[in-house]
Amino acid sequence: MGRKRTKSGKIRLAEVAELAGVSPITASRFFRNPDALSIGKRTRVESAAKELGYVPNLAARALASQRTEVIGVLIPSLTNNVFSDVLRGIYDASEGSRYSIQLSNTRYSILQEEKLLRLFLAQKPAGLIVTGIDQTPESRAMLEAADCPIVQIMEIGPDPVDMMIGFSHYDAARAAVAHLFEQGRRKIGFVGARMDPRVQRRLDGYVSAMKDAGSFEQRLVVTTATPTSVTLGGALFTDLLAAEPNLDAVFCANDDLALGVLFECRRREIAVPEQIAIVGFNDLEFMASAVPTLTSVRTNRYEMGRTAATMLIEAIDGQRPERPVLDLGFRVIERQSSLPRHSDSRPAVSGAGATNKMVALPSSHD
Amino acid sequence: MGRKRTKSGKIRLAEVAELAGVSPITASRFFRNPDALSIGKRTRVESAAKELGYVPNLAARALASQRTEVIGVLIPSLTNNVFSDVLRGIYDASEGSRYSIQLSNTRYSILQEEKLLRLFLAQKPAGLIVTGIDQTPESRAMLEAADCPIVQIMEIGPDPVDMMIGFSHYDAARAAVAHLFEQGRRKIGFVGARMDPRVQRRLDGYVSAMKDAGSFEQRLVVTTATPTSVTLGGALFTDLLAAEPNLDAVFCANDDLALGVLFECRRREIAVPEQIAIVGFNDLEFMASAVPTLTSVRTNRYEMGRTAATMLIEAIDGQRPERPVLDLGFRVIERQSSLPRHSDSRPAVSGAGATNKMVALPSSHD
DNA sequence: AGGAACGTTGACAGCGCTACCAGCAACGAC
DNA sequence: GTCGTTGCTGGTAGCGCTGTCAACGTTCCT
Repeated sequence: MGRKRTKSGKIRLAEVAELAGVSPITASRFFRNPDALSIGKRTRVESAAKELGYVPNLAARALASQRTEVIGVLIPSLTNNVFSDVLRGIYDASEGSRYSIQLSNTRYSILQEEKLLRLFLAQKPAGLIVTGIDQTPESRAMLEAADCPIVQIMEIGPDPVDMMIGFSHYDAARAAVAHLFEQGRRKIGFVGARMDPRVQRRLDGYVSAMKDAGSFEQRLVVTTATPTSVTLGGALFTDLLAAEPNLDAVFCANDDLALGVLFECRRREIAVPEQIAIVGFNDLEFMASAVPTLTSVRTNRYEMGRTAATMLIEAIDGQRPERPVLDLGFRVIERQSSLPRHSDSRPAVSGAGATNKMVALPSSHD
Repeated sequence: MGRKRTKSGKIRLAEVAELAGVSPITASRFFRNPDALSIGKRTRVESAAKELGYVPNLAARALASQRTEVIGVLIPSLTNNVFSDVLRGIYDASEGSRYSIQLSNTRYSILQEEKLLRLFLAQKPAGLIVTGIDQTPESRAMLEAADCPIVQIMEIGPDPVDMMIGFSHYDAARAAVAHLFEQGRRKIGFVGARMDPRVQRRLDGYVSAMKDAGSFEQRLVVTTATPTSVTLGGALFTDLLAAEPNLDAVFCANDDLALGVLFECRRREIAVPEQIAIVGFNDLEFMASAVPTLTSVRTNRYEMGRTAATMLIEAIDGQRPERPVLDLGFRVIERQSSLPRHSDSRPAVSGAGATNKMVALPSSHD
């Protein structure tokens, strides 16, 4: 008898089939489309597989079927908190599905992205998640020629390759600035680091809102190509203050910078929000805990990752979403750091659960 | 003539071989061991591959060679900043090598880890990186039976499966507490969230140091199973203060908690470090920027990931490291938050670059 | 009753690559 | 001159699985 084993001692489909008393192809079908089997064979194969501890050989499956069960994910950075939230959503959604995630880091380079894309596509992924809408023309062409579903994440724009999920960074920045105007601020500075396309669009939104109000001045903008950090927030704010001593608010391109600005204010004994208001971007967890609590623009990062992966998997399985472009919007979470300067002298230092007034907005209008 | 193409239009090795005027097997060798070819054929194959834009089919390669070029990585969390640094190191080291990273999240469950391990091993990874030393007996057995190099990361302990790189959380915690004692603190509390094995060992280190000094009291320890956050730091500190109003220092199991404690102190108008000293763990970037700057235990997370992946790849390629167990140590970075209480009334509020006195220690002594 | 339609099963032939071994030329040692 | 040795190359035979198609038994329709 002695059923043959592969050299490495692994259980193959043939062994399972033999134990179940069916042909290998029937056993194969059990794993791909159990409903096609009669109940009897289905249970026989199932128990045989369990008994032998069978695990399919993915390489053989990929080779024979000419497709993989891999979802490629291209993100610009592993450091940035923002992407770790998105990734968590993607991994959570992929769990339980039969797809596995293959992650690659473009390091904010669209040329690197192009190279990775070429590599990915050669392996015929089941689907692809790419960051943003600023691909090289070559990348764009490859994406359009790819015969798998694709989701662009992090922002929305015209002309999606396939599916798209994100929000308008431009509108979000405009809303943040509008909020500061509502609170009576006029000299509103912008600090930004690592000017990737999304940060650039936030800056564009800021500039447009400031110009609308006739308040734009070039010296109110301080940016750098350096990667973001809390410390950098303090440094950029220092520069900003030097350029414009009468500053009454700062809109930070992200929350790390905002925290850095807050600490720098404390160092300089600048009262927040009495003298200067601070608004961040992303609404990381610590913003609600800081003293004073920090206003920020909440973005649905986890949700974005999770939904992107879910949509992608459904599309792979043939269920294309009714709406291929999804605007997840944003919310300006108003906290103490942007209270009006004429409010009662010092902001109430209540517990961490300080009431958050929220302003919810969808970011697109199509 | 017309060389056949695979259905999907992809270039196969056979096409490259034909164009180069060699047999497929020679072309194959070019990609695996170029030195075995004569110069002439080598350059011919090389240019043919480039001309056709050949990309190898990894599934076919894996099936034929019975091994993959995948490094499996098992980590407990994607949320935790600590792991994103480690991951970054791993990805950086893998870049440029021919290995790709397959990441899975155990969610702090060793049962989940066991399940994922089974899945990974069935695909014959080239190598494996696993977190910590607390595997289930089944996991342990699988790891020992695996015929690929394995690196355990994040901590060191006796009896490595194969290679190991990390540091002693126990010793690091003891050093942090010792530092506080040196600064004249006695009522030192401990706050910890998500008591994973490594946080538990930090607690053990704290307890032992406190007992050595005859200062241990159960009510000085406040922990919870909830995932960590800045807000939670404030809440746990509140509980700790209720249990021990005469507290003069807090050792936080991580920096998020420490930041939360700092904010809570500010809310309660408790002077740091005059009334209460704060020490965190990990030395995240913001610690040096906070006001006052926050003392923390620096751990070499990026380095750990990078070295783990480098060691693993070398081991896969047959170059086992001379020292399979590497202690990366830690450093207590002394900052304002743990200055002696009797120092000049308020800590100097200098710039972000405040001088950091460092105390470096290896964590093991074998 | 005969035939179409359906559901279920199996045989065959690869998917693209590499392990293994054999073959061949060039070279030096005896 | 013969023999081994080395360096390079090619042929053969799969790796474990699935796509395709044919075959079978059963049910339903006319």
